[in-house]
Amino acid sequence: MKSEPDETSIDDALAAKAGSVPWTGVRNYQARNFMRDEMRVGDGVLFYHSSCAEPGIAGLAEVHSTSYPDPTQFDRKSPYYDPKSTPENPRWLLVDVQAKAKTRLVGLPELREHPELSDMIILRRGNRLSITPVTTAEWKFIVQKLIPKKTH
DNA sequence: GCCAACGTTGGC
DNA sequence: GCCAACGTTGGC
Repeated sequence: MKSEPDETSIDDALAAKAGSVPWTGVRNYQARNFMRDEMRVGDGVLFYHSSCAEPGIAGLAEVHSTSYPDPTQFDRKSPYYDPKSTPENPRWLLVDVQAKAKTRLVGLPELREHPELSDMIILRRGNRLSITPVTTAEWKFIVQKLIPKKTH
């Protein structure tokens, strides 16, 4: 799951008082559908920093709720406001995400070095999806091989 | 700041 | 339903 660290970094997510952060602002149907249809409470999440000096995996997290309407879509003052959405028929959903650990930064160039990860959606040319599924093999490779144990 | 890639919008 | 125009994302 991509997050802009200027908005919500892994440190911000770890410090969240509620113990989790609502993943607000997803305005893409495919990404929404992943949250709605594919995610289960307890699923592992790679916390990815995007649109920043060093894009890459910055931490580990877990899905902490099922999907529910993103309140920012109803907030006229929010940059995520969607006038076409109504509480009766909400367009946009989110899940709560519980940060588990900050890891060393595994940058994009490094991710691209590993043939084991070459099919990752996030590494595909022109990929803009902010939420993408990770296979079990990719997850294991990243968590077991790339991230030192003591960091998580 | 540039720009490739891609999603959305809206006229027809 | 097509597709040009436009807007956004995100790495560089």
